[in-house]
Amino acid sequence: MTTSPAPHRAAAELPPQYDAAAVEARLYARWDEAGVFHAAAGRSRNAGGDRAPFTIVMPPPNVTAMLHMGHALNNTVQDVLIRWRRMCGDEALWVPGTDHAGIATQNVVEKQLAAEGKTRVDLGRAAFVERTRRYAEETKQTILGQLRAIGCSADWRREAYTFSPALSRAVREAFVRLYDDGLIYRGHRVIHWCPRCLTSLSDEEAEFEDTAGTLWHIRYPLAGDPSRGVTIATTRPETMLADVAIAVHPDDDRYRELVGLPVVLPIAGLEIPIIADSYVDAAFGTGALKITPAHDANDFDVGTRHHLAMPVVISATGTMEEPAPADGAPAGAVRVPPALRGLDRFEARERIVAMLRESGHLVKAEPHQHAVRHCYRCDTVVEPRLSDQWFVKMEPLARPALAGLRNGELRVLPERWEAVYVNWLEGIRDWNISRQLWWGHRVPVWYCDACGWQGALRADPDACPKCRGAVRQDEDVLDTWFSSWLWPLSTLGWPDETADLAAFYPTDVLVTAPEILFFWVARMVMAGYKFRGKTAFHTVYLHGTVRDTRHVKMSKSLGNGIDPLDVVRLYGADALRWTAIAGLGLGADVILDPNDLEKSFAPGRNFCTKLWNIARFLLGNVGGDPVRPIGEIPGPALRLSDRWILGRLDAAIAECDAALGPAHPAPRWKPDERFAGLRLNDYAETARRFVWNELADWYLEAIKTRLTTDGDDRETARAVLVHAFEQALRLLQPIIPFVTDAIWQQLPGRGDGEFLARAPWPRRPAQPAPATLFPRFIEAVEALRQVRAGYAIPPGKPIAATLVVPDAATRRMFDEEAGDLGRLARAAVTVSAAPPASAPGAAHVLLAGGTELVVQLAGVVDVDKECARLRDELTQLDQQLASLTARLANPNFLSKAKPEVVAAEREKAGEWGARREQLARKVASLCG
RNA sequence: GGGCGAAUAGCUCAGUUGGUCAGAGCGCCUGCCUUACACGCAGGAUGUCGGGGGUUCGAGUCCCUCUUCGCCCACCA
Repeated sequence: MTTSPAPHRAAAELPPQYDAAAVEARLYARWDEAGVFHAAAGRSRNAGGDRAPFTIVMPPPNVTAMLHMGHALNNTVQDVLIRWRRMCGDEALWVPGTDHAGIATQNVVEKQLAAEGKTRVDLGRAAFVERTRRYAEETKQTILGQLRAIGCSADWRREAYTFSPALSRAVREAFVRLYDDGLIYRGHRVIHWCPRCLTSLSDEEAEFEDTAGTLWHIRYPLAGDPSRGVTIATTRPETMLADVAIAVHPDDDRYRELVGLPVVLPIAGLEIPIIADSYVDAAFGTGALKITPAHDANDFDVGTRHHLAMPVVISATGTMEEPAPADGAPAGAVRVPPALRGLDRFEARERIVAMLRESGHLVKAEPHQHAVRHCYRCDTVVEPRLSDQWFVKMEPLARPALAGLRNGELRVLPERWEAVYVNWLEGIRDWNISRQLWWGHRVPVWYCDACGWQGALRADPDACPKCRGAVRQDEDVLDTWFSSWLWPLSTLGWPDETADLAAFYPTDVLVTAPEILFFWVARMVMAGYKFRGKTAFHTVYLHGTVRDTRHVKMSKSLGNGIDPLDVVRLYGADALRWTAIAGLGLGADVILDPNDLEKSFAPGRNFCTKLWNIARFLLGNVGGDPVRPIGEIPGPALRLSDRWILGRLDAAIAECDAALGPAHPAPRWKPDERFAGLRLNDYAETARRFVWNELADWYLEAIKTRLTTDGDDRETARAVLVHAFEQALRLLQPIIPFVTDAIWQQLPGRGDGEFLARAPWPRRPAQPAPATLFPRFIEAVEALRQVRAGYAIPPGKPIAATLVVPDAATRRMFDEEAGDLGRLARAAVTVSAAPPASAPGAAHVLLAGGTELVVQLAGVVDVDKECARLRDELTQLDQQLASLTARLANPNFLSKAKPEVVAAEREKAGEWGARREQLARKVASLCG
């Protein structure tokens, strides 16, 4: 037997600190080259293979956007899930891609042009689109590079783009089918118009913003009797020039007699009627409402009901204009005085208010809080405006999407969002899908001016299918979400019956932020049912938003953002990922401090370093020789700590599995599984606790001696250590893939070309590990350390202790482990069945099961103080025991509490009672 | 106007069905460069679980109410 360490094969030299920068990019390239991220349709069970498919389609970042923390969070979550399922043996496919982001991208390019003193019109449509295409191509590459930098294990061979030829085909197919089904129609109605972007917006794209405005009360005198009149209230007086009526509630007695009479529209001098409509809320303002059908969606409905004219007085660019005469004004009548024409709407508002004040029509102006819609891309106040747009009829599409949620084909986590989803779908309104932009999928509708033919076509026609005359295509493009909503289908090859579509659709989990639940998530579900008859995914996982310490959403424009690449550079991608996952309660926001990256990201970096150092220890002490597989170690060879750590590993695997939860519904979510799983923070914390607080803090310390002494016992310790650490690396790989794989490849027995990224996920042993007495060992060590710290014994000074253990089995354990116990506690420990002779200068600590620790500290421990401490402890115990006894005497508790709770409390009472007796005896004997 | 969420140690947050749930990380205090790790080790302090009321034998955990923040939805001009 030798006593020196025996590294039979030289272990690799590793620096004391993990250098993420030196590892990550190279390792990523090796994964990529080895095809680790690639999924094969043929291996999917749906296509003749033997693996369950697991598919995630990446929410495509906009090509305008550099990666921010929100993307980092979103993609890390997806990557964790994909890597987890890949290890679990699923054919895991993560489809990456980008979104052409119609309006957002066009805005950016227009800004670039503006800086050059040009507009898109100067370039012309074709040149503008080409320029935008080039811009998108560049930024796309940047974004994809950033995703790689944070370790995303997406299948790059399947990279998709919403504006690619393939996906454009899907867009056109979807449009034509809906059109042919009568679900797409051309509507003449009031829509949200952005006067800056010069396009219409969907309801979802016109965001409310609470604004402090003014409510102007304006009196419209009766025609023929200026002494009488009706006063209305409005927040947008500039629209009054397009008024065609005053409406009052039919039951409003104040105005009953006036209904049908004409009033004079101030400034314009036109006569308009007073009408009755139950839409009017008699309680608001004056109870009289001006009706402006062309500039207010509700007024439009009123106008339609009453067959009123609908003059438009605000132009596309937001300036005042005289409506076309055909819009219903009497011949010669003028709505917009020449002085106001061409004025910006807000300037016109001030001017009109001044005019009204001067002419005495302004009754009063009061401050008014109201919600004003703004363009979600440029924040300009949206102008409701009458125009012709394409709409999708949504109600028929919403029905199956609602049913799917209700019958468990689809679930939304966190649970509370399901109600939001349902609520929106139940009240769904038609979707305006046309945009007056140039960057996007052009509406595939053609018109023949010769014969009046109109139709939606899959392929561009040469001529009118009816009369062979010339055709022209609709000028509008489609809402960018019209391509996004097909994403789970189109990225897999739809409308073609591709192998991918068969193998990987429906997809599994959709990971995104709640902000786009309506924009995107619900619409994908609808498209899935409509075009494929199946939900697009079975699980929607909604994570929170990244905010700063004041809970303000991080954004580049606010300057409170964190660049993920800065974090990768300073702390490593693993540290970034660790913070994103470990700090993420289900659905909770992630709060980070942009001014203190250290606080946010050091924990992950430190953890990586910890793993790194465990590996250094392991390689230095275990050596590079192959170790025995854990299954070949005979049971009796396992020492106490071996059995303990294997049990803890078993528990950790079980906890991680439970936290991650069921991955596949079968085939619908059962009630008890529906909201289970995807607790990524629980999973991360469990794995961290195992590797740091159990493996490193205890097991690794416990076996140090064994590793330096050649023989069977060393082999056992080597095998168990390598096994436990290797399994821990597997548990952690999905979260921190770089450091774990880098270490894993150094472990004994690894061959070239092996990757942790495709190692199998840990499985619990068939036989659960039996409980061990190791916790008692830990307790004793901690008690000794506490005595040392409590009496301020210098670390170098030896202390002696006697462990009094009445229980024979426990005593045998301590006898066997006495050496390690003394080493870890830095004390000379004697194990004995009976208490030592009275020791006046000793510290006494009572441990579980009647075990007592007596530490000889003559000259250090004052008997009076020690007695006082013991008496305090006794008093405290008495109090606790009293309340416990009272509870156990309470008939209500005994009859109502669950039996197992009662049993546990009884057991506890027994333990405490015994302990109390022991403590009392100790006080009596020691303190007299 | 309606709905939802949050309020737990100085900071960021865990706490699933009410009964070892008062916790983690960071920070702080004390002592340590103990031959894997000072990005570390050992020990320690800190909370009337936002206020008030209620249900219960028993409540961060359920109900009501108030306060403060945040989010979503909405056709009250």
